[in-house]
Amino acid sequence: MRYEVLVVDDHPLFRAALAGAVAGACSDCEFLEADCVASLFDTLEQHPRTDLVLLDLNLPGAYGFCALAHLRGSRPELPIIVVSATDDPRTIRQALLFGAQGFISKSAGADTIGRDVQAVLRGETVTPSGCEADPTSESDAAALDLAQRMAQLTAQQFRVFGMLCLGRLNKHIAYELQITEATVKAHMTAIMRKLGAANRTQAVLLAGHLLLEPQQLKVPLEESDWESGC
Amino acid sequence: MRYEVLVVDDHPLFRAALAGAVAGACSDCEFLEADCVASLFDTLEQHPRTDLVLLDLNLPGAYGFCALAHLRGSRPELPIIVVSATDDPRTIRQALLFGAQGFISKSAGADTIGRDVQAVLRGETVTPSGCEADPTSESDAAALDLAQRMAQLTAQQFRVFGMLCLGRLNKHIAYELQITEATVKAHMTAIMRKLGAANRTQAVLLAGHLLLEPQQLKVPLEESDWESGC
DNA sequence: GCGAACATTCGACCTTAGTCGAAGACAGCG
DNA sequence: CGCTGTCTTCGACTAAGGTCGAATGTTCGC
Repeated sequence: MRYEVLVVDDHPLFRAALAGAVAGACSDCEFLEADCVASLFDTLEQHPRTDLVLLDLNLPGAYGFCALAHLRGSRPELPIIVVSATDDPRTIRQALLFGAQGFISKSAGADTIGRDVQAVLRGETVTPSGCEADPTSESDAAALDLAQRMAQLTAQQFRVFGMLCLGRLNKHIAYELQITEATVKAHMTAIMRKLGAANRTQAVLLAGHLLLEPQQLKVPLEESDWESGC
Repeated sequence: MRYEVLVVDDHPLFRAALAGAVAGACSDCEFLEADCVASLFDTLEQHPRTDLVLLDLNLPGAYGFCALAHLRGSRPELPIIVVSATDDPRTIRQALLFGAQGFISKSAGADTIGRDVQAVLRGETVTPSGCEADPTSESDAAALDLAQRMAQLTAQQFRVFGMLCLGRLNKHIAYELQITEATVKAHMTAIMRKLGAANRTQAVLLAGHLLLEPQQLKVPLEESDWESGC
């Protein structure tokens, strides 16, 4: 059985090292590479039969967790292993909560990586001990809810969203995507509806809160608390 | 010598515990309390001779580091000790980089807290080992630059900024501050100038990046890289 | 007291953002 | 084939955002 593995990281050297570690444990692997969120989805479109994605969380072009959530939404059956330099329990738990089948720390050795990749390719889910998600906890539930909202975005909407998270104007986004500003605005409206934000600023805040302490996840989505003060 | 110590935390119980720990080591302390960023600055205005601030980083009303930076800017001579539940080296280093004279983990014991507070009241700066800031490193320099920009904001501008970081409309901000929308817009222009942002979305992104991995601190402030892609 | 610098306030004016309705493209399904 | 639903696209219209210039008040030092 021949596997197609997509390695996503912005450092070419680390991509090679990662592929090498996987090749050592699984001789029958073909490797694809991507260095940003855009090329990740491009490559997946050209190679629809990819068996596994190794996804770095700190990618240029979009917040890592947003990419993970959207990838999970557009390809529910495709296994994802998150690779990250930050490997605290909260990050790991959140990655698994967002639908990753495994988590590899960037400081892990080749043997660990190979073993985990093999396990995920067999259909298992690798959960580091002490990092089980707890959907009954309030913060985990909020994160999960946000992930599901993010997963609802269509491909084009996600591209727009990525540029929104860079602080771009609608005009710039339209220019880069080769469409009219009116179209960008339409996408923006759809994005804000799906994420539950009242304007683009709140949408950006929601994305930012994916990476922060769970307690800061509370964002006033309804126009209820004008008087909230502090 | 009688000291006035302002304890800022949103949990009343923890405020009391903190004050108790300090009182154990320093018998001649008077305590003031604040539960949010707004009351922090209100209290300071009413008690200009405060000798020390114990500041929690996870405050409602504004991102913790923003409050720290602004407090440092408006009261350069006032010692600040940051109190935080997250006590990884990066957070500690950043707090000291932003001008805090000390850092206390929320899991620290009363004796440690008392000792550090006494030291800071004597005029010393308490730096946990392994957390020295390195202004020559690129990420530290970027954080420091951002802190200095934040410190330039006036009191009113900082209030506006705080509500901006909650995703509020100019109209809402005007209502809460009892001023015209035109005035809010003027403040907003000044804020964006000082922070180096082209619009409110980028301003929010800058604030968010204060709390993230340093590598994500790079935000395209100039309108140079339209073609950047990924 | 006087002038300089600055914070705060605001109105007029233009730009950007966001909504609504609608049209074409494309898939799956009976 | 024809129907339905969704994605993508767009123009016209309204709302919000942002700039400029200016007036007022305050705090300095001279």
